[in-house]
Amino acid sequence: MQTKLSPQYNPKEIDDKWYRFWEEKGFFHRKPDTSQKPYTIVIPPPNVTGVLHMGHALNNIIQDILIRWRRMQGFNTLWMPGTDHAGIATQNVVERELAAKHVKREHLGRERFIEEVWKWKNQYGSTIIKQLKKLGSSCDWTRERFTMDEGLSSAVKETFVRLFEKGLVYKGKYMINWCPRCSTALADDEVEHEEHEGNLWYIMYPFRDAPHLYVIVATTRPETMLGDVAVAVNPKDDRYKDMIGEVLTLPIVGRELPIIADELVDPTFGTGAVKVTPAHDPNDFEMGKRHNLSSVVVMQENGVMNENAGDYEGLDRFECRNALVEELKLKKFIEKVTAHKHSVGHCYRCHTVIEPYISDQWFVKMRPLADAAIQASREKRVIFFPDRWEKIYLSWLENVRDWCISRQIWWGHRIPAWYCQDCSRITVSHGIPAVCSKCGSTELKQDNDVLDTWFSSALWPFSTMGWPKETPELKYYYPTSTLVTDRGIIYFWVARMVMMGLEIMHQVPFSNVYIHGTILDEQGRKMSKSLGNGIDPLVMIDKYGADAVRFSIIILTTEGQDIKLSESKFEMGRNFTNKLWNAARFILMNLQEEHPEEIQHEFSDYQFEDRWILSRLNSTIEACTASLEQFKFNDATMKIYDFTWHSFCDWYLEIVKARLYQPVSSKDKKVVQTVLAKVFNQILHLLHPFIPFITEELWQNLKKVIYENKINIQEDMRSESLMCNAWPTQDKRYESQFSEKNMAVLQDIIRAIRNIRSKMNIMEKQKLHAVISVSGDGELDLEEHSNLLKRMANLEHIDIGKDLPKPENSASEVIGRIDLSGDLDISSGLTTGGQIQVFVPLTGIIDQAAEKERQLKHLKQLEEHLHIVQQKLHNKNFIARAPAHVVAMEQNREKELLEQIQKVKLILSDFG
RNA sequence: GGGCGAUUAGCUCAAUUGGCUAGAGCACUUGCCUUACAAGCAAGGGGUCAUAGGUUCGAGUCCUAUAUCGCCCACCA
Repeated sequence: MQTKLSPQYNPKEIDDKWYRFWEEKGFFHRKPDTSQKPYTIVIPPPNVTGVLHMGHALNNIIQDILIRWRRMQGFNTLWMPGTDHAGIATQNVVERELAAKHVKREHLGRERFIEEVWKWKNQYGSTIIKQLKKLGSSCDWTRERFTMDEGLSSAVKETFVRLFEKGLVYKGKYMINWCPRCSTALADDEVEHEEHEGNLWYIMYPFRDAPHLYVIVATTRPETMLGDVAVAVNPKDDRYKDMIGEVLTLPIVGRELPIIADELVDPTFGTGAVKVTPAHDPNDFEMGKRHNLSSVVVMQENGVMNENAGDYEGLDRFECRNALVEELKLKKFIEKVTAHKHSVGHCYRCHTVIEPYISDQWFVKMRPLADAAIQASREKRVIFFPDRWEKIYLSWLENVRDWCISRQIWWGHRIPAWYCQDCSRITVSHGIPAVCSKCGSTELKQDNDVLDTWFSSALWPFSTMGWPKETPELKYYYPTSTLVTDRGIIYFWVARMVMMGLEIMHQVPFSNVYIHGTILDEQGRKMSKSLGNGIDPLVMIDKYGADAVRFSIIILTTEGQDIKLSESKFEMGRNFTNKLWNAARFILMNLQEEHPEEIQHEFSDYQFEDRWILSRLNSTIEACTASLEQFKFNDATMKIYDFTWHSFCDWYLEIVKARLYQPVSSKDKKVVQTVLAKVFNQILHLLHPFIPFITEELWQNLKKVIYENKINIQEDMRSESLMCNAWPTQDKRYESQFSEKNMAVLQDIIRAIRNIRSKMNIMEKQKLHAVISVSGDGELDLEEHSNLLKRMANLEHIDIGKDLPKPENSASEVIGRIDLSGDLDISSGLTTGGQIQVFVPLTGIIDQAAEKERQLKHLKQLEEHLHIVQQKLHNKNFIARAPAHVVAMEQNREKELLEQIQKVKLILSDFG
């Protein structure tokens, strides 16, 4: 008897083979078919510059599980893959590469630089795609998209034009977040705030007409004082009330600054007087508008001080700060400096300190879009898992400000707006306009800016399906089913997709949003390049196999919680896949016959353990499916794990070995083979979404062996691949409370004997004699199971009877077999009564002291338990107010415990 | 300043929504190379569920504080 499975499980030999098979056969690809229900996921497109990290791995494992599971359930699935052009990030990468060759982007010019980026994209852009394939991701690669490809560009332009025409996109001079290094505007949420130990400088601003008197203002950014145009106080602040309208002199610069009153000023902060710099602070910008103040820009785009900074022109903003403070100190304008903790904005791409800056930018008017999204949430058209994210998402939508979408970089979707050189009218158009829409001039110049990367990402769920064209895909697969992503991009991406989906498609882009946790290192820190604490999923795949990585990650994934990961975690997955492999070897070996023949049998030919395992399988199918419905991935995984390892391998396989090795009849052997094949087949189905490679390999082997050996498991095995087969459904015929409860009793008896063996230091090999005494009115026919008991407890012979006496010199154990569930089914063969006593006569070997100790310990446990139970029962309120079944359960338990205690005491009395 | 999450065995995490003696995996102890598997088998030990109050017949689970850690948001000049 030989199987084709090698004795050692080696994922390297199977993973790539099956992935190629699936892809070549086109199993990932489906076409719209209105006779089937669609299930769609769009991938969160990783950056083209990306390299697979653990976060990607988790994200894509979850999506693959959902897609494979739904595909098996018979849905017409689409997992839409692709990558994001990641404007700033990609531009930075290519710029760095050019810098290594001493080439600057500016020297190349816009067109040639973009050519370089495309070259880079074509060369390296598929790296992460290849890595996703290594994981087993069953995306429909024939539909792979890129946010800069032609179709998506068309979607971007069309959206921009539509929003502009509706007045939802506008251009204007506002204060935005400026990254001096990237030399571009950023959206509010692209700014990362960090706590910073800074200083608060208290600077004296003298009165113009009384230079010996002054007002002190406090600032964290003294260099901006060069752009001050006023000093503001709260109108209700008694200290300053009378000074409103007076004029101060700006130290060093000499500019005259009126004292103005503004509600915004917080009298409790600093001195209660604030310098007003409309060109360099968002609050001051608003204040400037309110009070009609001019603004003085003192800095260039690159963070270097300009001509308005006087002597400081040409200095970097932070050098200027230091130098200016020195001068102020020297000239005695600094009253004091205090340490001050405050948060400072940084560019999310390059981490440079952000500068508030006034410039001409494009914005999306968010209020109407956000209101529609809020409405959709309230109507449960978008549901978050876990639901706590909905509140966070909603509060963002409620407070959202207009979205700055223009970026002063080259790599991205160029804004489809043209400026007339004659009348300066803006023409916004999908195609290149021939003439100015106002004056008819042909002198048109396109806007230099590109759109925020997230603008195109926001369209992803429909742009990837062909919009603005009315494709069959769009019609069938949109809206999508589930979005799987990280909490980090709820605002960036999820919210914007909802808004754009509603605005453009008039439908939410997805009905469920599953937010998974973040992968952290062993110490609970984020994995990052700079800390060097990352675990490379590809290295882990190489070492443990993709399935082990998937299994280990997913068994740790509890709803939305972060995952502390260390390499040792992958051992669980490896051990499990290895166990599965070995179980398969055992099964396949034992299914093979030299002269296979078909033997008819019926359910009535099934033995007790066959019915038991089928019943357990049935409940596992039910529980696992239910868990997946609720996105409880670890729950589902644990259930199959426990069933496979601890029910199927530990018990069923061990029990049936006898029937395989010394068959009582060829029919019974066939029965065992059939059940083995049937259950294992279902296990492979249940496990397939989680560990696709090994299950496919084992299933292909199983299928062949089943066919060759004429085993009829009454399941459809015709598919070419396990991934195309049907997800198991429960079968009520196999549900058997009777066998599950009785098996639990048998397991207790076996464990009791094994425990005695272990405690008495008796070798496993040594066969024993056991006396099993049943008391009470139970109807469990132990005699029927004596072979099972003998085999599993390694007994020479076994005596079973009612109320048998304890043999001399025997170790014993009392086992309760009460049904505590409260909903007793008398016909199940298990009634409320009685215990089972197990005696193992050990003349000559028994260690009396050890045995006495065992009994005393057991007695103590029972008494402690009884105490807890009686405490409840002695409480009148418990009897009166707890539900009847709970009271009944406790009463049964009390009775049971009392009887057990009595039995143990009796045994103990032998020891004197 | 506001919000959210976490706190359960030595470690990493569960606990069906308030009801069996709180469960796994790893680690630990003891015995086994038993013809699928030592990446394994068998039998064990190990928990004041962060703290303090409260609600309830009953609390790991609900409420109120407190502590520690982490994350997010904010116009902290």
